[in-house]
Amino acid sequence: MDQSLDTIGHQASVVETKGNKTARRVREAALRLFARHGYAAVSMRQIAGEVGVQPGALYNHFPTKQHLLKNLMLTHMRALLQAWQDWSAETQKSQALQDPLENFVAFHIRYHSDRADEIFISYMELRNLEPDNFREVEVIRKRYEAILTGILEDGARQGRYAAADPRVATRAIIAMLTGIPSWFREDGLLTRQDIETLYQDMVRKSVAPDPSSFQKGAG
Amino acid sequence: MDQSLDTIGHQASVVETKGNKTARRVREAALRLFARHGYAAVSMRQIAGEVGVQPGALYNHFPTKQHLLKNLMLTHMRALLQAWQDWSAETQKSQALQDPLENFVAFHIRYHSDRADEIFISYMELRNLEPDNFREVEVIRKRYEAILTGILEDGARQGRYAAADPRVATRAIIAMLTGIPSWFREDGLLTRQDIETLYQDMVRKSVAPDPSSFQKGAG
DNA sequence: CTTGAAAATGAATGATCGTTCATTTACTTT
DNA sequence: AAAGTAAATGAACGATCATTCATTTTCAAG
Repeated sequence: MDQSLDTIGHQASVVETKGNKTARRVREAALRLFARHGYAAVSMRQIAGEVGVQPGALYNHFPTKQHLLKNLMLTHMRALLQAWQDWSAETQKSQALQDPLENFVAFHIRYHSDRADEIFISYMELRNLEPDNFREVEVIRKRYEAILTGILEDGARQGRYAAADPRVATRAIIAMLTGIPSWFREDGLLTRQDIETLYQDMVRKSVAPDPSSFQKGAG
Repeated sequence: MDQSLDTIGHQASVVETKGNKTARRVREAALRLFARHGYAAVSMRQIAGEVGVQPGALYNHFPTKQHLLKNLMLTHMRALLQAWQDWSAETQKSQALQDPLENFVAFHIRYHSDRADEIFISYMELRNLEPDNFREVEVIRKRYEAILTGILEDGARQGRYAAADPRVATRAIIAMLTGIPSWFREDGLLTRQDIETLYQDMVRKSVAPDPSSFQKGAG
């Protein structure tokens, strides 16, 4: 079932064959162009032009333009989930020490800091996915959001956080974080570390127990 | 200079002429279609079909598709700024009593609550604006953001808030709020009032003075 | 009712779209 | 080196795109 994500290349090899190299370059060009101009505004001819091949050559690697978009989005979302698994496993030892929410924010920001195009596409081009593909991506996206919701719910039980509605808070936080790459510039005044600290503070405080409502209890 | 925003109709009348009516219906159809499928994915034929006229008829009201997009975005952004002026004037009497930040959040959410398509387009279709049009819209967008930044800066001076970086906080907050219409459903579990309260809480707390960092001072 | 302008039609323009395919080229395997 | 397969070419397909325009229809003002 997973092969719908794959390219058409049938060769399983460790080295990068000519075809695999082109497929990779097509993905890179499409990613950049889709992020910059939007899926519908980019033609297969533009992508081919960036790669330096004729338009027909693209179809040796991706059956349709829609497959190409789906490939980019699914690859990103799956890699994102996997990266969280790895990050979680790595930080598990010290997790008792670090705040889980700040940990999540740090992961999200760092992972996306050099993947601006990927995150941009994955949230902006959802409406250009055909229904079946949309559902497929949406499943993974919700799985990622569920991680954050779980952190908020766990924290609520422990009294660390007090998000009145963890699922709304999840959306609010992810929207905050997702917007970062749209304005962050590497050569700006703020470093990545600055951003990370600023957002950790804002996120943590946004779901902090409200000092003015102690009478409500921790729910 | 402003007339670039106008339709082509030359008739200045109080009643809605036939032409004005069509122009309005074109704007409504384009707004809905652009929001749903994206500017580049929507054809003038689709818009004409929604309105119930032939494609050529659209050009009696808007010189190009690009003008139509620019018209929708500029109209929304200008109306947004004007609505804030009005809201500010109205709430000025009680403004000393209400928290300015919560006031802004309430305004933003309420104004956009039945304008999901407008806000969606104004933030998603920026990249489909030709450079000159982009700059024109961007000016107004920054003016709106400056309102929130000003509120945060004033609040910081008074010790009410402590946004470490008001401009970053502005982007974070607007990103949070802008994301609401993408998931809010009128028939869901949460009412508009629920959303308003939830977001007021999160926003206010996100820039609240940090109890654990009193030694830093208010900056 | 007449008149003139605004609006809509219906057909056409050239351009560009995603995709196909027979053929040629490049590369891997024997 | 020969054979076989993967990849790329170059040209073409029909469809659709935004836009134009001569003509007809609709409408408001005199």
